[in-house]
Amino acid sequence: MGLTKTDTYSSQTLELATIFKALGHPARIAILEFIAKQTTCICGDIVTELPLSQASISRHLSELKAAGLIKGTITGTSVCYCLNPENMPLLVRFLNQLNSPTHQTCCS
Amino acid sequence: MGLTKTDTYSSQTLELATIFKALGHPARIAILEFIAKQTTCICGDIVTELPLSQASISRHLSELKAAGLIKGTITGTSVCYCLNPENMPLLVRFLNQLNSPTHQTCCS
DNA sequence: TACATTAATCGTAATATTGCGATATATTAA
DNA sequence: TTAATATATCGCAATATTACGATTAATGTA
Repeated sequence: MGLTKTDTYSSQTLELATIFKALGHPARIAILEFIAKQTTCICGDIVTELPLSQASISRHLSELKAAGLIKGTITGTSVCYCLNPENMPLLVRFLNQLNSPTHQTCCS
Repeated sequence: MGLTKTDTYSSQTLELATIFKALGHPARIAILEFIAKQTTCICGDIVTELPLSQASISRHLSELKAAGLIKGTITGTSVCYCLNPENMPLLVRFLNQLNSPTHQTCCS
């Protein structure tokens, strides 16, 4: 089918999956790394940085924004994108839970 | 196209994207949460826990394994899956980088 | 050996994602 | 107003993902 049964998981599970999914593409990782290097950021700068068209990058940016990973405001002719650290603690908490020493790793 | 230009990104970027992609599905998040609750785990247990067929869960498990998020060994008739914490620090480090206070969030 | 049990794999159908050219939209400058 | 610049969106084609029933493979048990 290719359609995820989205109504049978907890909202927390769905939120985590949505954010991780947004992180699950090298272009979007590269975009985030690029923004993190800057103080501010404009879409056009990234176009020259990545091997993608302006249309594709705009698409990736909007996905990152929908996932709450970046924020953006329109300033004149260009758009300024910044990191949105709001959801990071949620992700880190989940990962730390997977890394907890209370879980025995019985397999080798 | 739908095909990612995989040869133009750094190996670090590709690795991060691969692991995050594996985390980008609610069924796989739920599987990881379930395994984290247990000391050990067998595929059959998860089948009764999730709204998916045995075939689908087996597929998700193999994806998690391919991404290095779980380990598994065959023990008799069943397979024992455990968390593999090996790659967690890489992910946490990346997320912390996005959460760094040195980056000014100029947008509201 | 034959049977039951359990997980992996195959084949297929449906949906999602990705990428790009073309176009639309919006703002600034002349 | 017109032209230039910059980003978003549309429409399409190609590939990827997801899910499941059916089958296969492997082990343990009667």
